[in-house]
Amino acid sequence: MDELGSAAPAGAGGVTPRPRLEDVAARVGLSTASVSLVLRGVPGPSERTRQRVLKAAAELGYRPDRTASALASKRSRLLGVMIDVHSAFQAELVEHLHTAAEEVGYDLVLSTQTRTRDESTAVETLLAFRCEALILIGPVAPASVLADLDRQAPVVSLGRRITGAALDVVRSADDDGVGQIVDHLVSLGHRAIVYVDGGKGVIATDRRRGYRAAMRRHGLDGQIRILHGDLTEESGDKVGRQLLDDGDLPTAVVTFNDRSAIGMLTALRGAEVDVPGDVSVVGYDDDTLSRLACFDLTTVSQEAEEQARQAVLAVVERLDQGRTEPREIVLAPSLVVRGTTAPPR
Amino acid sequence: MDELGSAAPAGAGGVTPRPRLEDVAARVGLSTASVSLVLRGVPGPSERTRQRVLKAAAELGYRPDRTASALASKRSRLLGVMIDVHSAFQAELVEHLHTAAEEVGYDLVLSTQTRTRDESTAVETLLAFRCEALILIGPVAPASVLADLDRQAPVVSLGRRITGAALDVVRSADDDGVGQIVDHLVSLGHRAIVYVDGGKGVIATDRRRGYRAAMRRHGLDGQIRILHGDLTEESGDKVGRQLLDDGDLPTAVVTFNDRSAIGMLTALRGAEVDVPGDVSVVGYDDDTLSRLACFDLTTVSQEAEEQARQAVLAVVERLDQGRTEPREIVLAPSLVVRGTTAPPR
DNA sequence: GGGATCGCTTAAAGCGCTTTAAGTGCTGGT
DNA sequence: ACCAGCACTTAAAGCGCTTTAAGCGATCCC
Repeated sequence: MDELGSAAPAGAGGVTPRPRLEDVAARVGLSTASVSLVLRGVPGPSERTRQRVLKAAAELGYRPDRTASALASKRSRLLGVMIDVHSAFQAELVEHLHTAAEEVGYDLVLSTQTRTRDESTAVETLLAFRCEALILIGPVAPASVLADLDRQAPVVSLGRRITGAALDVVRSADDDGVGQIVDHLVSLGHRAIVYVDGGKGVIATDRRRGYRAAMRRHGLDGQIRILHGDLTEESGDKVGRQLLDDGDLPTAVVTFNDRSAIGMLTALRGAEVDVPGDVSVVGYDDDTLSRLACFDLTTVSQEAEEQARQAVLAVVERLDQGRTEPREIVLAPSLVVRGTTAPPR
Repeated sequence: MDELGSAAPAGAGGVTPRPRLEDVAARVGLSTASVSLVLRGVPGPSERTRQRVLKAAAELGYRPDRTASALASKRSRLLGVMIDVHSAFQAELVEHLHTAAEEVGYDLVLSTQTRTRDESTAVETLLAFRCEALILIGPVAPASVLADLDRQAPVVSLGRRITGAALDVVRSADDDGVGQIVDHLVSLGHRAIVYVDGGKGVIATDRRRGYRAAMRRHGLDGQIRILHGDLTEESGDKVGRQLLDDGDLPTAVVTFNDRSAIGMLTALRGAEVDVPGDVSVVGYDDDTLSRLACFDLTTVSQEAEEQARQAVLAVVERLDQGRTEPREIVLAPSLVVRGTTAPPR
């Protein structure tokens, strides 16, 4: 941190007034206009001026006031990101969004949705900050609401497919991801491959469809078997016990996500079933969890970094390059083979 | 979302200009000053005026521009929060900070520190937003740097003890937490209680000290045994294997955190050791992980909600009530008994 | 009736910055 | 000499809001 040269009273009580543009202007005997130009890197000022201004600004420890410059320029260079703070995957996305945004000169404002703070509240907050665009991670609002929002600021839906509304979407091909899993299992020799479903969301629908399509592609129509489940460990565990009780174990189980897969793993191993010896288990998301040595789960990665990069790119195209027609960017997920898959006995 | 009555061209290209204070003032034939007063709930305007303004504002879908009001009032009502986006515990804290801040009329700006974005960059960003105070979660900067920072805006260190610098600290009594664990184990009949360390951070030091003190308190000085470890599952696993190899199993293992405990659990169970039958295992943090059915780990909760509440309270005391002398608030953690502890055989 | 008082409303001056049109002082061409 | 053109620099007008001092009737009291 800089040592400030000012004589203002420091400490908890006294407020050290921040240097303003005017202060650095006074120090070099120029107008605030010139200083502003220099500091923003706008061409015009002479080299000599430039140097002096930069020096003075550094000496004073000047840092521009974003609120003032946003007000004046009518550009906040702020991207609003709505995130569910509980999801490890979303946290990872945010990190990549940060770096991607920084590269193109934008900053992020995060708004979290929690139990007490729903999606629309989160979005309101973002708009009040004058965000120029919104990146919504897995929004649940209906397409029409999102389309309305898009009227106020460009919206990109990250991770969720949106049908029938003209807005940007960046997502991963969930059906393809599950397809890759099935391909992998089939190539290992599996035929009895069960799928544990993830509810009725858009994403769950895509993954389920991917499973069905892949099974058919391999001529395993007769083996298609979908069990009801949701996003939690409990559900995986429950479905696992059910399979055990029925005494009707498949040779491989594919679950909606890693959490469900871990529940399944617990249930099977708890019943002395060898994974992957007796049964192979595959998850989805490449969660931090799945990487743990005690699980070492075969899964599918959603390429968080690339998704983030594309989302920021989409925003920049609309904000800075004037694109108006919506785009949908679908990335290919990639299989991560770990220790829970093996040829059937 | 509201339907706006404006005829501005909507859609991706056209910008719908937001209604301003002036617009709602014009609609009711009043000055912007009156409207501002009403909207901020300042006493003065008559009831009739109040009603009319509120109605007009609602009809126009007016929402104040935070940047403008921050600039004018010189109060942003923004609290800067620095967070490591990867930590589940920190994410939980943020959620509680959000609700606590909202109750006292503040909003949060989050700045994440990541591999590519260090603590000081994160803090710079927060200051540029004109945050009135900073809540730093587990800051690593030296006390002197934090003290300097405190000169620009009140700083609260959340979770980390700070010695020798005059700033607010809100944290949990880590030594006491580990003490409670040892008490619990001793009351179950354990004597051979091993502690797996968590490195050389401030927090690790406190927990280690808590272990030592508690063992001594129970007259188990001779049983004190501290194994080297860190914050990861891998380390727990490694130390676990080591214990197994040495053939020198204690009846109970206490680890620095839940992650390490889970590694330990994996190692022990992988070697057919019954937990809690043969060995009891206890973690620390009450992570989401520890609650999973497959672990069901006995651990210690850090009372995230209360910590958040106290941090916001501390900030408000300084910002709105003029407190200047620093305070340290130490909360008592609480033991969460689950399924990995039992009397020794 | 006149001044003090009260209740409500508002004009106007910023907040710290950006931006545009209008300077300023040069050089160089004629 | 004179003007055009150039390279910089700056005065001044906001951005959308807050805030203070002043304004303005109406009421009250002596």
